[in-house]
Amino acid sequence: MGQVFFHIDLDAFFASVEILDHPEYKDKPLIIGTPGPRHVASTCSYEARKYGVHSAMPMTTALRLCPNAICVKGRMERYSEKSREVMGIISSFAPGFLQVSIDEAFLDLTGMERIYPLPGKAARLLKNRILSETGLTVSIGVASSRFVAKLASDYRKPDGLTIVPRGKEELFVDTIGLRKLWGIGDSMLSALESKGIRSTERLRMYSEDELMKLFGNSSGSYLYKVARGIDPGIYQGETKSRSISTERTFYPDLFSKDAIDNVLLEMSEEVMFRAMEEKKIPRTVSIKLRYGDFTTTTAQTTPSSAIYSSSDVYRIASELLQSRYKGQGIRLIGVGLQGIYSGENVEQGEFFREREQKERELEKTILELGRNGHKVVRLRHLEKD
DNA sequence: TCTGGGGTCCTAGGACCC
DNA sequence: TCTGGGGTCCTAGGACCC
Repeated sequence: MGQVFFHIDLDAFFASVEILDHPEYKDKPLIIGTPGPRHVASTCSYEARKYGVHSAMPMTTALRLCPNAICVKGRMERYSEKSREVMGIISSFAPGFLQVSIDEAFLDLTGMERIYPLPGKAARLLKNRILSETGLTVSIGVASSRFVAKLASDYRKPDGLTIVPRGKEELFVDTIGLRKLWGIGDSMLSALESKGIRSTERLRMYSEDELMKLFGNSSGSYLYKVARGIDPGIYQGETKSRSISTERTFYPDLFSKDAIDNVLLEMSEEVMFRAMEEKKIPRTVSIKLRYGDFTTTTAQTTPSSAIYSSSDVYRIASELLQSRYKGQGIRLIGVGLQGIYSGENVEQGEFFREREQKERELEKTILELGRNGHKVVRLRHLEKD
């Protein structure tokens, strides 16, 4: 029979939850976001979209387009709660549940013909169940791969259902066009355009080798596949690396050394607290600086000794900042942790001291070993050559 | 239009190793 | 003696997604 995937996408999720909780917002242009410079719209209702407002649009622009919009600050906890309700329903509907963000998930209905002989009917059933139990509408895409199902759920929104029949994947990709393919943003679009490629049909005239030469191995092979409606395998593998980060934009720019220092400390504590909650230890600390002119720079370091506390993070972040900052106005500061690994049984302060002590001893041992090890390595080298 | 915040993945160059 | 190739780790920057 072949594979069958659903992609389920909540419609204007944050805005829909607000309308659910505040019926007076219904049929009004609603924007989730704070008015003012250096803020952007996080989501908006379909009413607001009629004015040209969309996610990530600067709030000043959004309010110029739609001055009567109601603006509300996002309530992430509430959205997470609602998301859990919906995901619970989806995950119990069929196997192969894969949540990819707060408002999106996949289901794998492969081999479920006995229970759901018609995927379209099953999708309608799921939509109805979600609506009656949570009051929210979703759009569903049904296709032979996750990639095409994802494109399909976006084809008709809100409250949509799009089924791409097996064998029509390429045709479907042509009808939605290059612009809306997942993984092709503005930058890739203009790179393609500079080679005279403005459509998926045109893109298909290139061999995989040619595309790899033009755009690099990874992008080339990606383009080759998506142009044919072949799943490039975005959602297959488990993610290997993880990171925890936070950033803050200031208005006006920050100049005061003290203010910058305070923010850095606060953010160091925040990210390390989050890591500790998950019983995780980072190997790398990074900072990000965006200056008044929007130029952005990052710096990171992976110290040889382990990072166990927020004061470790703060100290390293400060050093990184010193190495970069020359007194310019600062628009944004970010602090991140990378190379996170599981620190089994990580509890609190006492533990850290113990670990640090052990770490020092280990380091000493390695240094001592290193003296002998040096000879060993050289000998081996000589043997080989 | 004056550009958030939280992520993942890729590239390219250098260090270092075998 | 001045020359290879593969692998991995690290850093900085950038594309992309929701």
